[in-house]
Amino acid sequence: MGRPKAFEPDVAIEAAMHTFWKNGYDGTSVSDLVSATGVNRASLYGTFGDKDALFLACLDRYCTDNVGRAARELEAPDAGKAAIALRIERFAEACIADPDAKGCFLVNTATELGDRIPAVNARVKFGFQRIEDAFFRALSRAADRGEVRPDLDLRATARFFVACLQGMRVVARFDPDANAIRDVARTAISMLDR
Amino acid sequence: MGRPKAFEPDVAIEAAMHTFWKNGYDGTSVSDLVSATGVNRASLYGTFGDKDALFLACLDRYCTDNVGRAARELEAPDAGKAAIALRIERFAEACIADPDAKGCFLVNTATELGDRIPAVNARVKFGFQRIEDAFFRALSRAADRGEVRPDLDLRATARFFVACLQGMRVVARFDPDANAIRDVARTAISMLDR
DNA sequence: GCCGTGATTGACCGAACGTTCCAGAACGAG
DNA sequence: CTCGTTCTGGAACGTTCGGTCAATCACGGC
Repeated sequence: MGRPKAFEPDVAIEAAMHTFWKNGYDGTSVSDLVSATGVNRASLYGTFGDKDALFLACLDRYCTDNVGRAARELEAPDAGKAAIALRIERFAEACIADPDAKGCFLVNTATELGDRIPAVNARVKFGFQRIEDAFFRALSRAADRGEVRPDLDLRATARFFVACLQGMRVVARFDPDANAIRDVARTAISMLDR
Repeated sequence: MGRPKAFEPDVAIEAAMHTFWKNGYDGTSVSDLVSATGVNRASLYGTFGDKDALFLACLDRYCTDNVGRAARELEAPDAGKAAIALRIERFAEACIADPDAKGCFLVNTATELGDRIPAVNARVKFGFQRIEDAFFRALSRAADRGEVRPDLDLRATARFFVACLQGMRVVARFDPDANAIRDVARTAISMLDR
């Protein structure tokens, strides 16, 4: 009972996420969030708690959506070398296609906040670990099938790929040159050849 | 004539730079800068202009010092494959050794501000371009000497190395695990083998 | 139709922000 | 010593920040 909400919390989180994603934590004021979501200040506080809590909810949404989709791709039962290459290429194209050049929400958050807010740091770590593990599994499958050099250090390579994606997102954030990003992607993928 | 400054502007910039570097642009208040530099508010404004101008001065300092040192290493007349590997290893160790886990000032700035402040974006671009070109020159020398595969795309590889360094700095910013960073460095260097 | 419950609204709070101002202090020139 | 100039210290400026409040409104249960 009681008056029903005039907005969909899921939709509001989505809008808030894109605002935080583009402008960062400190760069986004509560007033910005009110404009972006169309939800009144007090309603925002009543539904999500304070600014920190809303930010965490946005991080969670990003992890389940964007990070989750990437991880699931790499965790498909038949995902091997080709899936890894495809994932990196898709990532590059996503970087290029974003008109706002937002980069990666997790990367932006990690570099802006460091470990200033422990709960934030934990989620960032978790998100990247998820991707690293997904790469590791796909690499293991590729190794089992003999698609890569037998002496390849799988864990190191998984970490390497995660770092490459992060680097690509950084580049995408300040330099809109599509060739630069594709160069990085292509070179990273070539790591698996021969 | 007139009363002499009670502080050394260079020293103040150095202190301000480390504060911006660790806490970001929005995360650093003018009061923080007053504490960090030991210079009074009005003197800070009188000497450097406003907060933006001081931030730009800090970026310039970072480019001439940190970025410049790295670029000069790669631009030494005899710098080839070994110099590239050494540079990446040194970079990794620098990431690991920083107790504040500040990451890279340029990376932090790029991801925090995007192109919110055009003059900032220009400096970030310039700094990364400087490193990319230095890598390119060293790669060219390595190619001339036959130290790398003849079919290597030198420009793409230079961009790739820059992205790897950026990725390492991101990792270093949220995860203090030295092995993860060394894994990335080692794998990136292996790109030049065979 | 009335009541309890919970959402909405816009005004409002103290604190912190970047910036400015002014009185006083420390120098060189005359 | 006195004057002009520049730097220093701290109070103060208006604005914006994150967060709260009481009044109002919309619904289900009785």
